[in-house]
Amino acid sequence: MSQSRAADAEGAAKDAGATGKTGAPAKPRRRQARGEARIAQLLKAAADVFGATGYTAASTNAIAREAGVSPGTLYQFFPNKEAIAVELGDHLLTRWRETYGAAFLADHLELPLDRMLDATLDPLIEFNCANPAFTVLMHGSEIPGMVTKDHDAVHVTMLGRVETILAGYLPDKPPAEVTRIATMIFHIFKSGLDVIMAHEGEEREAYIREMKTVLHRYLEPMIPDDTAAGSRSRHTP
Amino acid sequence: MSQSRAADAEGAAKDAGATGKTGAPAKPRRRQARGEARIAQLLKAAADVFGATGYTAASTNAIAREAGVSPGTLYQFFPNKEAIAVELGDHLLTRWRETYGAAFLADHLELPLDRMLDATLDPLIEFNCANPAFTVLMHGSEIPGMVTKDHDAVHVTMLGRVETILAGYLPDKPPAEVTRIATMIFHIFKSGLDVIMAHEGEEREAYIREMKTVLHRYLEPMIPDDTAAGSRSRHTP
Amino acid sequence: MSQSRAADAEGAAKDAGATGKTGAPAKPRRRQARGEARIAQLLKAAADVFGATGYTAASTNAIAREAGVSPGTLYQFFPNKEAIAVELGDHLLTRWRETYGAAFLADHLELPLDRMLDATLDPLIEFNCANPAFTVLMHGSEIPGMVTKDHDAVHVTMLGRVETILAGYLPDKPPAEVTRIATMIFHIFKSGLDVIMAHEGEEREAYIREMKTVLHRYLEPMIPDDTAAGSRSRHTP
Amino acid sequence: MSQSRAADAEGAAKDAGATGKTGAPAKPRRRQARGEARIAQLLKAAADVFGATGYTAASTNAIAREAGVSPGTLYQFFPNKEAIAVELGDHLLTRWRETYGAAFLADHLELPLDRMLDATLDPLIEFNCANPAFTVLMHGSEIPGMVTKDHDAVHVTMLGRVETILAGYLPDKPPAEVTRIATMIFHIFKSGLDVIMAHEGEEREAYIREMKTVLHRYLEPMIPDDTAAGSRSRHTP
DNA sequence: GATGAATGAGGATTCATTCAT
DNA sequence: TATGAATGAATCCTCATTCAT
Repeated sequence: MSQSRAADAEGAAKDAGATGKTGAPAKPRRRQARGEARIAQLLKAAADVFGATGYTAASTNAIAREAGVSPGTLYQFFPNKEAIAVELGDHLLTRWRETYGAAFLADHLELPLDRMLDATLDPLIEFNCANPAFTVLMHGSEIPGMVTKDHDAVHVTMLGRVETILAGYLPDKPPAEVTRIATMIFHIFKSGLDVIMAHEGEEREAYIREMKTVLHRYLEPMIPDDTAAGSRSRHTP
Repeated sequence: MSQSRAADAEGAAKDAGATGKTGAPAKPRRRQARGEARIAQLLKAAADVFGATGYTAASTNAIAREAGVSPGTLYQFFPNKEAIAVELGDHLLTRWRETYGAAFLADHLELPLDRMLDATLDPLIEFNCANPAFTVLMHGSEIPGMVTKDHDAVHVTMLGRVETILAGYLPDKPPAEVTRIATMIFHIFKSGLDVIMAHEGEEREAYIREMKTVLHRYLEPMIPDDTAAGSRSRHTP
Repeated sequence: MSQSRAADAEGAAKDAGATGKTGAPAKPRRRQARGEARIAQLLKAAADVFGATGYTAASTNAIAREAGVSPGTLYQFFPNKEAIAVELGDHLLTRWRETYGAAFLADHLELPLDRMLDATLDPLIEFNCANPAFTVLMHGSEIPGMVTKDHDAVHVTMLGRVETILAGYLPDKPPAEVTRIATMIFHIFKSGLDVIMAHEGEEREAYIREMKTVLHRYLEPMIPDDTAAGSRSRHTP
Repeated sequence: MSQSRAADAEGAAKDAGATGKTGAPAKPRRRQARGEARIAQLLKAAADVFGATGYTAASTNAIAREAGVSPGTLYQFFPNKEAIAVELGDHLLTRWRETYGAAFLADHLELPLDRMLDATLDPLIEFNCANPAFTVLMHGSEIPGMVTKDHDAVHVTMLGRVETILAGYLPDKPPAEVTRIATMIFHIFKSGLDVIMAHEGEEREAYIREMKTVLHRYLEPMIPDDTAAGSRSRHTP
């Protein structure tokens, strides 16, 4: 944040210029084919480096090196380090939607809670294990009291997703409370994910079950009886 | 702890020895007094800087500056940056025990679950709000998949505490499972704490209640009926 | 050598490959040109600083300053201080071989001892006077009892050279003894060089003669009579 | 040299003041008994540290720590780091004279060359092995072209000693030449000593013999026949 | 677009030396 | 005297970012 100065403005200006004709909003800069490839290459490298070392410890030079390009090239596509994280977040989010998300929202609302948790969490866990950078980006900058940062599209989006799903299950809760519950769930999920990813094999599975139990027991008493009657079966013997 | 201030410890021991025989009070360790004050001052500064920026982004120079001393002075008392974190962890842990911990463990085992959660969490939350550095130190080095680091006396200690308390409530669970549950609880607490500290006033209170609800609902079904009969009353209406 | 400029080497290889097919001359590696020049510049600066102050007292910042570049630039080409010494050693060794070394070994074996000493030592002394850093690098890290260090390619190479030549003159000595004699000679040479370089003009010449006398008298009695019959003429009247 | 500033002047002034009454030259400051003990303690520590790490790498704090005193105490007796080396040099030189030197000069002049070398070198080598700091101090500051430094009382004294002995063996050489030969011998001895101290057991003995051979062969042809008739016997078979 | 050289402030740490007690 | 706290410049090295080609 403090470290990106004028370049940001420039980058923004460039975008504005490129998209100015259509009047469409800024995000997807028009880039030539070669540019797209480079960007993919760089985002892949960034994912590896962020995933391996975290955001702060990742150096832009390391990302460029991992991508096999020069630092200058990296900065031709990203105005600064944070922009890489932002774009990587977008990219992973898109990949996530493409991979599992098509029927994500719609279907789950009809499931009983325990099935919904399985249906929601399993692919998400899988995705995070396959893309540790996603986990990294879901966590804000980790400084307590400063939970959200600029590159938290991932954070914001995922939280919104949780909230949306949740709203379907808790139709009679006031929105503020739904938000609060969603926030809790999302944080429980994130930290649970850390534990899960820190283990392997059967231990990992056990922690996955444990996290589902936590969430199930937390949510179940809030859900009106008619909404998914069978949900109580598994986790509350 | 073991690596920091070995010289000081020696010096202290010598002083103690010298004054022990005569029973004379503080005088001859007056030398130490300034040092002791500096250490307190440095730890205070470190707490501020760690709390404000996190461990990694905190620079030793910034800590020294915050303490109003030169970098060299800092290194007269701490061999390196991590030692500062370790010592600060020890210090906060001690302060924590002194402030709330005297009757911490013993009393709580007899409480019903909801009272125990109040008795346990409220002071801990209060302490963390007053000492954000404690929160920072409770979190490991934040890189997912590398949950524990060296300066995690705080992490280790707190986790152990949770486990101990938990064992009292879950006498019939196998140890491995107790560990797993304790791990989950501790992580839920940490991430809940982040949310709590990111809010203020009534919102903060609401999140505190929410976190307690999560934990209560998670734990309650595991506790044998005879242990804390009334515990079900509050959070599961 | 192995640790420095790996990236550069890669880059060079890529360039070479790119231009190799077409047979086109230098153009596409123009990028490298600046870098190559900087490296030469930095090595020159390092030679000056090492030569003036010795390895330990030489600071990387001083070398960068002497080269007229920023510290960062230096570290773009060398991973650390020692690598500078290693590379400088390689460089000087190469220069030495290119300048005097072509016929170095082959020819000398046929010379009588005194001529061989002249032929061997004179250019070496000259080279050292012109490149004091070479002298610095020939000396290990100077702490007695720890004669060899890592950047001692120069040390090792020169000692090997002495040993090889010597073996030709002492065909009937066991290898271990040849090694020992070579070690003695090399150390005598190094310390003689210090004396020589500490003097100038006629005094310097006198010390050069003196060192040759020492070595001649030391070696001559060991050489079989048939090997260099006339060798006794000069220094042992 | 460059690092000691005003303190030197102060120290000098203090000395002058202390000895001003008697008008005697400066060196031996009047020190109380306790002071003498401290100085001995500090010099012992300095010898250990210099011997272990060399002059440059030795830190005054390390010396103080090794002596079990505070840095401030060290600076109460020595104005700066170099003064420690100077005083340690004096001290070792004195110890050397006391141990082996009583009859050092006088007796040796009558010996044949090879016996003289044994008589001279053996104790010196022994002393150096027992006091590596002596070796360290005998070497100047190691930067070629700057052979002598300030703390080289040891260097100067030992060189003078060599020269004196040598003069007895080479009565018909002009003084300048004797000086030159002495310089060569001393440097050969110093570098030979490094090799010797870098080895152990039989290898060390072999190097000792080798060094004596070098010196013997160097000197023997210069000595008038009547001076030490039997000297040729051993090393020139 | 791509390159890689260049920057320079900043990071952790050390050390000779001084000063208040 | 002795202490040990205090200093601050200097050390090696890193990194986000810029610039000339």
